[in-house]
Amino acid sequence: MLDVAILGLLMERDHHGYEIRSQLRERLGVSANVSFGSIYPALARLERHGLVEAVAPAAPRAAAVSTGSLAGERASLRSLRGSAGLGRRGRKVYRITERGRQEFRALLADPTTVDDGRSFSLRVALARYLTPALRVRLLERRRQDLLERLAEVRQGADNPDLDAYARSVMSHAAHSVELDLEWIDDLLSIERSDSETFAREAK
Amino acid sequence: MLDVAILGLLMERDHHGYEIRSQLRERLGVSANVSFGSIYPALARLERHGLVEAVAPAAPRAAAVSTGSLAGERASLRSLRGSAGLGRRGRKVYRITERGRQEFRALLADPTTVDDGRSFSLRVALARYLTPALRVRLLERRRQDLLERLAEVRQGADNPDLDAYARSVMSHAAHSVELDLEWIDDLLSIERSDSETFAREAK
DNA sequence: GAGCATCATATCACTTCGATATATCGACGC
DNA sequence: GCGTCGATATATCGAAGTGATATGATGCTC
Repeated sequence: MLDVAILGLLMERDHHGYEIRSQLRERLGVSANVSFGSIYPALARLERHGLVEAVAPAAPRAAAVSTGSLAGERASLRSLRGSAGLGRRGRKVYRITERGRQEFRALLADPTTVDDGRSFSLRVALARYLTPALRVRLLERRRQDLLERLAEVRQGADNPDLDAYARSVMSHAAHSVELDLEWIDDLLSIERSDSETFAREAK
Repeated sequence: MLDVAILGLLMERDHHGYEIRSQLRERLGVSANVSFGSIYPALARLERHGLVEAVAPAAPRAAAVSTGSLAGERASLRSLRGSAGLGRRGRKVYRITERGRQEFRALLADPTTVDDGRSFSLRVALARYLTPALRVRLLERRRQDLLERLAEVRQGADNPDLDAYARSVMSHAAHSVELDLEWIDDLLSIERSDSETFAREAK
């Protein structure tokens, strides 16, 4: 799942590891701070698989140069520091490759992985990269899962074996799932009205 | 966190690994199915540290016997099968030790660990093992964390850089956090009215 | 009594986490 | 100019969790 998140961020623009961490929260709504101990190995893995590649440290233009020599790197760093104000020493900026784009769309659309709350939210945050049909499938699948979960927690909320605290947890879980369901239904109705609009305009 | 959950279940009664998995969902409201690949190693760890101990396979009474010999185990199993209808072969039933109880309360009350949603819910589900003062501290701490998170996601929901899907995720996250906050405020007001009742009665 | 779902433990490779180490840069005081 | 503090940035380690898979017993049904 982290792979999808990172690739998703790189679809928009290049990033370095440290930045990815903050972007996960700010742009993709990931609630927990993902540790560097997962981000850096993930980037290394993605690079190994040819899905991302390191680029000359930052700077939108003026880049190019440097085929890897230490002197070259240093030079470009110095020039960066002089110019745009960016270019902290250690930065390793990554760019997504064409294969990375393909793999990203495949992972995002993959119907075999079962979503928990985090991965579902992530997918919705990246839903613009899905076709309308895939979006609807994603939403309806999650809807089904949540309906099952709702039955479970409602049962727990009424279970007299549990003490008041445990029942409160269950009952709050139920309300929380209900809220999720309302959200999904909203999203679904938007998808549907969009496709209607499209159908009407197509006439 | 898993340790606390397992110990919490064992506070009530003895369990075996397979059962713990279902109880986590049913009694403690853990939403994801915790894998056996974490439960069994966790039990082994807890046993190694002397916090739990294996008991003669199940059966409320008739137990005792068996100091570990293979023949003894088999015999007690056969008798179990004949009697209560319980006693599947492989079952390893664990009981919490006195040290385990102490450690459980210490872990549950530990103020240094920062709660995410899962561990917070877990703690609330086990809150009857906390003192009223510790319960209030737990709730207020979480409340603070959520207020900060709320500010963050509200900002994300208004961020025009994000597309409609990402903003929708942020906005739903905000509603979700608001619901959590209402829940916590409910729990806090219950704690307070309980302590008032207590104070009034004490007069 | 044969077949099948469920119960139950165990282990594997791979990921992720949390802590820690290391180094640079910018700002601030003095 | 000089130290130092906080934010930026990468890297690595051990411990823990995941998902898949293997293995086998037990009970249910036909």
